[in-house]
Amino acid sequence: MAIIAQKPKGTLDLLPASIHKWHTVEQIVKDCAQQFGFKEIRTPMFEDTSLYVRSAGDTSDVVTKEMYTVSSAGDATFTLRPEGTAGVVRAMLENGVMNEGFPQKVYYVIPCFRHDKPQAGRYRQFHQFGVEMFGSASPFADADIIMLAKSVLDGCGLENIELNLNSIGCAECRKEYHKALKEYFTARKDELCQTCLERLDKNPMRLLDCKSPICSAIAKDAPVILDYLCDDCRAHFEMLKSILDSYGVSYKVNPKIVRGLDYYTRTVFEFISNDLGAQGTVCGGGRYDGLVKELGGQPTPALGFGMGLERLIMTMENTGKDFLDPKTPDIYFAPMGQKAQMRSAQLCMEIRDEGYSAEFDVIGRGLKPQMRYADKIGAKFVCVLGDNELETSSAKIKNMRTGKETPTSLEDFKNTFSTLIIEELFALEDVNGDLESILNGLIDSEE
RNA sequence: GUGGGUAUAGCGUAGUUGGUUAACGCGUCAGAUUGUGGUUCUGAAGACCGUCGGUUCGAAUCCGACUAUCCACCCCA
Repeated sequence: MAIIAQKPKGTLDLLPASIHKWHTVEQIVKDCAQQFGFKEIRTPMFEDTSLYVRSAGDTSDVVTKEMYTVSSAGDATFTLRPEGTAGVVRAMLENGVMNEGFPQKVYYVIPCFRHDKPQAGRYRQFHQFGVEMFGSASPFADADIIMLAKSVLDGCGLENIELNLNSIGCAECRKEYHKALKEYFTARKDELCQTCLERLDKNPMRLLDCKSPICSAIAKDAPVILDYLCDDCRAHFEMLKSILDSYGVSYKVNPKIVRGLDYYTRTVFEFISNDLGAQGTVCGGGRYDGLVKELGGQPTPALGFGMGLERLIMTMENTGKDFLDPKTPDIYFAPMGQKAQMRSAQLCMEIRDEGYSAEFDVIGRGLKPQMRYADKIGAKFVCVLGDNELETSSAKIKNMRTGKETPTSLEDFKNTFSTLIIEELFALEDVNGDLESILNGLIDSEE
């Protein structure tokens, strides 16, 4: 059998057997965002190409070589969104949400597209959890954003993660800094690599990021942005640090964090995992006070972050973290014969109407295979219906964990089952509780 | 865009210096005195050994190209 096509390079099929991992992180992410007062926003998966060129910056890697751009029949060219911020800002402006008072706080869980070469933790279609906050210039907003990211990472049980923090100043202090950088690097022009030479004029801060041994050796002694911050930016950064200190959050001031998107100002940060490969950045974000104006709105302070869900899940897998258990059916109906199948299907529908999850045989298998199937899918109860039951208008409801069978009449089926399932759900909690206390006891005695 | 590794049933693997029916585990399906799962036992289905071409009497095994995938650079989530 030859399949007609393969999935596009750098994409992932998320199969039923592991989809609960995604549900787990999506749940955590939404709970945390809502806990911090953020509301979901959904915007198109593609936007006018100029939006991304304008926001990310025409020298950024994203714009210069990673965009999926398609031309439509008309005259506009569209681009599959490479990141979430630009589209959100556009939507907030276009719908006048910025006029409805500040702060505005939104979050999203979205697929993004970037034409990179795939490798560990890097895909051409990947998923981002992101948040944006508009209208606050206060460092408390910066801290809140960082704390939200941290609470997601904590919620996922991740420990070996470091918060890297930096300030890249505002347009004013960056002007000074760029000048200093240009002077510094121009003095060593002959030693720089080709790409760095090109960057030198347009965006000298990118040179700090270069991994080539020679460039990075030169960059090591380059001027540091933190020494060039204007008074306001310096005060902002100091305040942010003391807020984080007061929360008891540890962080590392890392002058090398500069971010690849041009719109960032002042605060930039990354959460870097040590349990991933080379793509260790699980979350990256910062402040972008100039972007709203750049996209045609009133000057508005803003900030946010993006978090890579693939990387998040991968880190959890690598460190053996728990995911939510997949849901199992409350009851499985095992009919024997055609009459019984009709009645089983009816019962099954009635049980579903009560709000329980229920299945019945749709293959026409014998009883034994059905029991095996019921066990495999983790059904909590099984009801076998055959000629005997139909004649006497009765049924037995079997608890698959204890093996106990409870007789009932078909008329009373719903009531009997409701009682049984509620008892069972309590019992399951007790069992889990017991297991936990047993495990704790074991751990204690070992210590 | 630049490097390096890998490619054998749904999944994970074995396959000896090229030699004839390509092996094993998991999974799937079916049975073990005929209306009851989890353990065990038995059996079955399932692979043109990534694709194309070359060397050879003979290729899963050697060579080449292509494709996919993984890892690293780069960049970022």
